[in-house]
Amino acid sequence: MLRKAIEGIDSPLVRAVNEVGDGWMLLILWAAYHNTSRFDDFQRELGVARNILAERLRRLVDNGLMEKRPIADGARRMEYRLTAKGQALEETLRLLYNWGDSWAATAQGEALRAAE
Amino acid sequence: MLRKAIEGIDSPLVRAVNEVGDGWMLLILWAAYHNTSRFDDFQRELGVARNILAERLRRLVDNGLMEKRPIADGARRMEYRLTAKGQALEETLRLLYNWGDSWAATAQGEALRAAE
DNA sequence: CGGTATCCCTTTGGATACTG
DNA sequence: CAGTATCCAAAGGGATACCG
Repeated sequence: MLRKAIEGIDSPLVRAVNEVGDGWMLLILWAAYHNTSRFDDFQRELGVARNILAERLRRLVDNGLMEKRPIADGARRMEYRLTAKGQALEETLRLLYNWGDSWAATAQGEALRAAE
Repeated sequence: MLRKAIEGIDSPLVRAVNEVGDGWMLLILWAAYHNTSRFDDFQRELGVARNILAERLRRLVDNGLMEKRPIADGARRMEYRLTAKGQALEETLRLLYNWGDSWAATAQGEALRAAE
């Protein structure tokens, strides 16, 4: 996305976008806020390819936004839960969601804007 | 970024990230909030390749976050100004910035988190 | 259920040189 | 000053098949 040049820029904004600035990650977090926690549930809800989902979940876990653990002690089934860090982003994503809702374009939205 | 599968998902979150979910665009907006408005000023401040900058500015203009116009009537020099839509995102970006500052990782930040 | 491995192909990034 | 054009390498996307 921003390969090399941007690596020299240490802005909190860049760090943030490097951790969550991807449509799939946002959708995963959004689903998690609504209590989705299992791999296959994410997969079905989002319709994302399994390798992509796996990679995004791994990044979210690696970056500390989610954690992965057995659904119960000793269980083999896994679940993904938000950490405090992941939860801390909820308000921001809600604002972004609202901005997208108010301003970012569907075809209709564009028509409305153009009509202003 | 999210090619085809995600195109079928019409979430405001996805629309938002498609319009601004890129490190360069965020940095451009951030600079604009701080009164940068000229092509070469953005270029020097960010150290971004000219073609990349041009493409990002075009997308921001196309999506209605910024507008491009002569610095004065009839002038040939151009400037980029935030529109209401672009300004509407400032609070969100400030939150994202703060989140990045508090949670997203420099090497030091990771060490801090790990020490919790 | 929860992934990993593989394949292929498109897209993108960035450098650089050029233009009015 | 404000871009455009060109080039190349690299990364990323998605489908699918496979595994314990």
